[in-house]
Amino acid sequence: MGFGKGCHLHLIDGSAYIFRAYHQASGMEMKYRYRSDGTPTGAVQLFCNMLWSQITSTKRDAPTHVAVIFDHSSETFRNAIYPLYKANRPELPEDLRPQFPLTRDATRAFNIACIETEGYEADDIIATLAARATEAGGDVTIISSDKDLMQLVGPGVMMFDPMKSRAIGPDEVFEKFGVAPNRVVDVQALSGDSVDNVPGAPGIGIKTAALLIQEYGDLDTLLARAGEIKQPKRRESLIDNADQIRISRQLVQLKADTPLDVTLDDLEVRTPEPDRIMEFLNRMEFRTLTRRVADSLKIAPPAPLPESAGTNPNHPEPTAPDRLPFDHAGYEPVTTPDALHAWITAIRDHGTVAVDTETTSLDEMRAELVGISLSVTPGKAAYIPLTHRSGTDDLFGTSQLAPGQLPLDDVLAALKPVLEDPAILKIGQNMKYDWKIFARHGIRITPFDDTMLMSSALHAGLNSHGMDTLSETHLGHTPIPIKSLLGTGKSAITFDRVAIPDAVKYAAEDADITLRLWQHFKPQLHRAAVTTVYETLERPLVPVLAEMEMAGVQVDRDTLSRMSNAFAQKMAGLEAEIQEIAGEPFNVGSPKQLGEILFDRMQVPGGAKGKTGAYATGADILEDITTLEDTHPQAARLAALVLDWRQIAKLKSTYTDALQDHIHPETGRVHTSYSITGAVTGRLSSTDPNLQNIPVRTEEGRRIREAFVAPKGRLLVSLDYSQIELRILAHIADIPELQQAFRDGLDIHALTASEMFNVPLDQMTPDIRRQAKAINFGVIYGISGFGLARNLRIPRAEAQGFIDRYFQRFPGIKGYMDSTIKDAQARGFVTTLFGRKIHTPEINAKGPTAGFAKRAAINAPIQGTAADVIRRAMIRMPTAIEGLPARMLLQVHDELLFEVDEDAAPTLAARAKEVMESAAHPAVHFKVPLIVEAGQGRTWAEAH
DNA sequence: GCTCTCACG
DNA sequence: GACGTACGTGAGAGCA
Repeated sequence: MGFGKGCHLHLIDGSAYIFRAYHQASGMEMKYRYRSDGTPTGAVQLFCNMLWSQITSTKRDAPTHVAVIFDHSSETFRNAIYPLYKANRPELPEDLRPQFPLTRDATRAFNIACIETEGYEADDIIATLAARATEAGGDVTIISSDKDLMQLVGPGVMMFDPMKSRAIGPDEVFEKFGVAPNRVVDVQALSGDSVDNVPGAPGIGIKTAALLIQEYGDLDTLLARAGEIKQPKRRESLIDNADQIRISRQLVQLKADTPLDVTLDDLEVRTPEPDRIMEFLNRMEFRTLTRRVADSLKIAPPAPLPESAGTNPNHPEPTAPDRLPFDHAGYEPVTTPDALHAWITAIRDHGTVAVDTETTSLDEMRAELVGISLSVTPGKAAYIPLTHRSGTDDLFGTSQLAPGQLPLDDVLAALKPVLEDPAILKIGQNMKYDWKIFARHGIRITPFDDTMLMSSALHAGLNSHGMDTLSETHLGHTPIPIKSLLGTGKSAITFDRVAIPDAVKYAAEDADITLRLWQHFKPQLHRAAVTTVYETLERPLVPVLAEMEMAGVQVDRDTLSRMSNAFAQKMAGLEAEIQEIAGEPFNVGSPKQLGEILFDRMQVPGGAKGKTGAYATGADILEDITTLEDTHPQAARLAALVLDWRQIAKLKSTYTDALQDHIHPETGRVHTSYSITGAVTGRLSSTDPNLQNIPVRTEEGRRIREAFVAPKGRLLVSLDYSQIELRILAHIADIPELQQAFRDGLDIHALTASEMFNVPLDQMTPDIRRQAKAINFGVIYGISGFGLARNLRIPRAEAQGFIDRYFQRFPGIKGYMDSTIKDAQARGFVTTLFGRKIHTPEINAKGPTAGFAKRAAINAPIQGTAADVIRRAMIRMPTAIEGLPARMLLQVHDELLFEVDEDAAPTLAARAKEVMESAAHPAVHFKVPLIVEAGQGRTWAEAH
C-alpha cells in the first residue's frame, strides 16, 4: 500500500533526539555509563530505548512510517547566503560527540530510514518530507524541540517536543511566537537568533516582532510601510536593516524542495532484521535492551561478547569479581541444618559476609521476616527461606507455612553469634533496614559496612544509591526486578507469597550484588579521600537512627481527630462561600478549575499559563489577587477565601488525617523512617510519615504540634541550632563583621540591615530588617537579582542594587561564591568543611541549567556543613546521655527532639546542648560560636 | 504516573 | 536579548 490517507509519518529530528537522550541520561545517572572499551554510551542507550518504543508503540497515533533525519555536515546552502550562519554554535560536550555516529548506526540497526543530504540541514529535509506527506493526504508528527521547525505546524502537521514531552500545535506556536505558524518565519527574520547567528533587526526581540507582524500582517508589508512606525528606535532599525532582515528570512525559511533519494513508501515501519539488531545491541553491551528486543522478536539473545580491556574515565577498571557473570546456578536454597552450618563455617572462614533480609513490607516496624540471604564469594549465595506461605488459603483466609523451611527461631539462634561477632564484618545495602529487622528479633548487628553509604560518600550528586542503580552502574548488571515477583498495584503480593525457587534467585542475587559492590567500593574510599566521611559521618549514624525510628514519638489520636472534625466544618463553610461568589459549583481543590473561574470567568488580568496549559494559582499569585479590591472585588474576596481553604485542606489531609494512619497499632506511636542518602548535601530526609515538615510557621498549623506529646511523667525537650547556616557562611566566607556580630550575640539580620542601609541599630525598623533577612537567606541560596526581587516583591533593578551593595560591604561573600564555582568547574564537586563531597555534574552545562548548578554549588558546602555538624552531635549523643532516662526521637535539620523523665529534663538539656555546641570539635574550630537554644514541655508545641 | 501546590529547614 | 531562577526535601490531590 502506498503512502496516503490514514498513514502517519513520524519525522524524528536526530539531533533533538540525541540531546534529549543525553540530558535524560544525565538526569538518570546514565551519563556515566561506558562500554567496556571506555566509549560513553548512556545517550545512545536511551536513544535506542526511545526508537524501540516508537516503532513498537500500539497507541492510536503510532507511526506507520518513520524516519530519523540528521544534519550531514555543518556547511549548507545557508552559508553561501550568510557565511556566519551558525558560527556561534557551542561546542558539543566531550562525552556526547563520540555518541553521534553510534546513533546513526543504531537507527540503521533498527531498520529505520536514516536520512541526510549534503548541503542541506535536517530541518529542510523534514520540511520536504512533511510537505510530501501532507500532499499525499497523510498525517505528520515532527519529533523535535527546535523552534525553527515550528513554521511547519499546520493542517496535518504537529510537533512533539521530546525534551518536555508535550505536543506542539498552532496554540503552542502562538504562545511562543505570538503569531500563527505561517508567520513564524517573519517573526524570526525580525528577532534573529543568537545561537544560529541569524542577525535579524537589532533591538527587536520576539515580543516586539510579534506585535509588528500582528499589526501589519506580514513582513513584506511591514518593511514597505516601516516609515509609519511611531517608535523611532523600531522604525530606524527596520529601515536601516531591511536587507539584513530579508537575508535573515532566507536563513530561517525552510526549503521544502530538498532533493531526496527516498520515497515516502521507503519509510514504512519495518521489523528489524534479527541478526543486525542483535549484533549492534550486543556490541554496545546493552544487556537489558538486547534481551527485551530478542524477546519481542522471539529469538534467543546472543551470548555477550568477551569484554575487551579498556579504561573508564569515571569509574575505575572493574576488579576481577565484577566481571564474573551473574548466574543463578551459583545460588542455593538452605533448608537443612547441615547446609546452614556449612554456611556458618564458611562465613567464619572468610570473616566477611553480605547479608540481606526479605520481608513482607518496606515499613521496618511492620515488616515480618520471610527469609535471609548470604554471600561470602562473588557468584555464590544462599537463601534461607523461613516463613514463606503455601499457595492456597484455607477457608479463613489464612495460609500454611510452605513445607521444607527451617524454623525461624532456630535459624536466628544459629546466626546471632555470627551477626554479633566483632571479628566478622557484615555487609549490607541500606543496612539500617536489616539492622532494624534483626533488632526486632533481639540481634544487634556489629560490625558492618553499608554499600549504599559507601556510594553516597563517593558519588553524592552523580547518581542515587539504590541497589538497582549501583548494580547497573558499577557491575553492568540489571537485577531481577522485584515487580516481576510481586506484581504491582492492587494485585501485588507480599514476599512470603513468592514461590521459594523464585525467591532464591532474587534474594541470593541481592546478596551477591551487595558483596560485589562492596569489593568494588572498598578500595575507592581511600583513593577518593572519603574514608573519614564514610566512617565518621555515614556509617555510625545507622544504629543511632535505627534506635530513634524504633522509639517513635507519641502522637495523640484524639487531638488529631478533634482537629480534623473542626477543619472539615470550616472547609465546608468556606467552600459554600467560595462557590457563592464564583456563581457555580466547582472543585475548590482543582487549580485548573480555580484558574478558569478567576482568569476566564472573572476576567482577572495577568493570568499566566504554565507548560501544561493550566493557569498558575499558587499562594503568591492568589495573594496578589487579594489586593485587587478596587478593580476586581469579587475575585479578591474569592482569592482570600481560597487561601484560607487551602491552608485548612493541607493541614487536614497531610497532617490531622494522614498522621492518624501512621500511629502504630502496637506501640501507639508514630515511627518515621530517615533516609541517610536522601539529600545530596548530607541532610537527612524523613518519610512515611515525613516528620520534618510538621507545621510551625502559622498559628493554626502550629497547633498540630500539640498532638505530639510526652507520655505521663515525661517531657519533650527540643534543642535547635540558632542561625547555623549563617554562622557557617560567616566562617567559610570569612566575613569579620559577621563573625564579630555572632561573637557579640547581636541580631544578625539587624546588623546586616544596619551595614547595608546605613541605619543605626537603635533606629532599625522591622521592614528594613526583613529585607536584610531576605538578603542573608538569598546569599545562602546563591542569590540572584530575579529571585530576591520576587521574594521581596520589589523591582528587579532595586534587588540587584541590594545585592551589589551587599557584595561591596562584605567582599568575602563574592569571593566565596566565585571560588566555589571555580572549584566545582575544575573538579566536578564541592566539599563541606568535614570533607563530604557533593558532585556538580551540570556545572559546565550551557543555558539555564548552569544557573541551577551554580546556585546549588554555592549552597551545598553551607547546607552540607550544617548537616555534618548535627550528624556528629547525633552520633555522640547516645554515649553522652547514657544512664539518663531519656531518648532521642527526632531530627529536623537543625533541631533534635528528646523525650525524658520530668526530673531529668534539666540534666538532659544541659548535656545535649554541650554535645551540639561542640559537635564540630576537634575536626573543625569555627571562628564563630555555635549556639543551641532549648525548650521543654508536655507537647512539641510547648517545647519548640 | 505526572503536575501542582504547600508543609518544613 | 531572552531564557527562567532563589537552596534542600516529601506528600496529597487532581487529572489524564
